[in-house]
Amino acid sequence: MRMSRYFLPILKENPADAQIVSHRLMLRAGMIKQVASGIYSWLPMGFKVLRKLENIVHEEQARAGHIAILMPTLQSADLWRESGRYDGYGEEMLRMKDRHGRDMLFSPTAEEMVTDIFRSHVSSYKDLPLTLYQIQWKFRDEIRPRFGVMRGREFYMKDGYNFDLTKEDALHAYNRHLVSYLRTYERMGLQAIPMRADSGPIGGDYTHEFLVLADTGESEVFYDAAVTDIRMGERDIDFSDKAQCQGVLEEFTSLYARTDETHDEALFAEVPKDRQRSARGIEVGQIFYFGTTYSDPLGAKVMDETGKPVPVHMGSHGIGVSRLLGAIIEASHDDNGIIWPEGVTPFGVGIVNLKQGDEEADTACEALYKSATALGLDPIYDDRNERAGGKFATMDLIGIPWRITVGPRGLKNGVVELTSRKTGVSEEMTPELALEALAKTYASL
RNA sequence: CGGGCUAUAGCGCAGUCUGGUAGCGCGUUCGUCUGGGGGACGAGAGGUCGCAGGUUCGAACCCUGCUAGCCCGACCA
Repeated sequence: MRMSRYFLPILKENPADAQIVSHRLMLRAGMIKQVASGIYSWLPMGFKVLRKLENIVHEEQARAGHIAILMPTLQSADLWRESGRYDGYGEEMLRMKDRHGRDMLFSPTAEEMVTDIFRSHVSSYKDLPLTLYQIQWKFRDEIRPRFGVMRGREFYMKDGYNFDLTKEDALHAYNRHLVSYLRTYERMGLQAIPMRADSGPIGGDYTHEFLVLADTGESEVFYDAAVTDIRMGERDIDFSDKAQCQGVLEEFTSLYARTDETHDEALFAEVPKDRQRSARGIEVGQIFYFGTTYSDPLGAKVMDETGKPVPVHMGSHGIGVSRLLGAIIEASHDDNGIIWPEGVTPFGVGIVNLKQGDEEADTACEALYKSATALGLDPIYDDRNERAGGKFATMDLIGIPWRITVGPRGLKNGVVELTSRKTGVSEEMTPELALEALAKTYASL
């Protein structure tokens, strides 16, 4: 992408309404525009990152054997009356009537709808296990939205639902989700710690929240410092292997890690003193097992081996995809702007032409841009007639992890400069070597 | 919903107390110079002062009502 042809409305000054760094940087980097309280338009670069996150979620869900569907945002109230939640959900649910006066709502979650799909089409234990998920816009009419996309009213969320014959199978689905979520967050360059959580209005016996540690987090968390050393890394996972998935769960959840909702001072005291930590965290996902809470009232049953209808065991599992943008920026930025992890960056490399109009520099940049594009590096080329300082500031603000700087001075010696956004370290090398190094870096993700 | 605050050019703000031709910085357009960390100079464009009503010869400014947004709290992916 040539910056001169892109739509990137960056701001030099801080918007007055943005209180926290991720919100401020998303506005300054021209990623979002507020439409109403807690509701945002996604401008090209914000939308691009959102799509990247979404793709990672889809890939990891597919790997775990989960199947994507798409359900409507506007739903009839009927199903919600059947489950008993229409009256129970309260003011957070945005309600409306259609032209015939029928009660409608903007879906805040989709247990009812997915259970209805299930009961309409599945009737045998032979069709289990089944996990259906979607990535779709949700709406919760929060009393007080804040922090930009971190706490919007409209938000983009992956919500998945497992259907299993037995509690044991459903708990395997729970573990499978935990493993796939850990992989998902790591690919996004995030450390999200599974913490025992409160099951809240959805109910259920088993639930973990995934928290990214950040000073601006909404939840207070308590944990054993040793949990932050655990990584999924490169290990091979067989998602159908119950023992392996259970093993990962135990590995990641046996150390103390809880949010304030479930914090237990007595248990926390057993953690070695020098490893006791309290901090703040941003919740970026949650998994639940809730058994037959919805299958019972909605009549979602299958025939078991004996021909007897039994309600299915279910769980639901969410990742706040739009919120993740905020979480990633909270976890990865400096005074100059965003620092995108390579797995989610909107562009792989920024090319800065220091002297637009200089024949040699222009030619070198064009060639670099062409090669980088051919290598799949998805470059953004700052070809505007700006001064060097402005171009550097822009690249830093929008957080591209690598920058290739091209100027007449270096070109005299046949070199360009490759700079890491994260470390600020620069190295001079030929354009070919710079591209080779970047291709290698991105191939290893 | 309770408490606090704001609304003036695309963004950030002054002007309101004390009514009298709507300003500044950034951005933006054109030109010249400049060219390795948001450069300089010159010339422009751009505003129903959130909305409605009232007071007044005259309202961004005073009065009343409304709307929207922000912060703290209860609530939440």
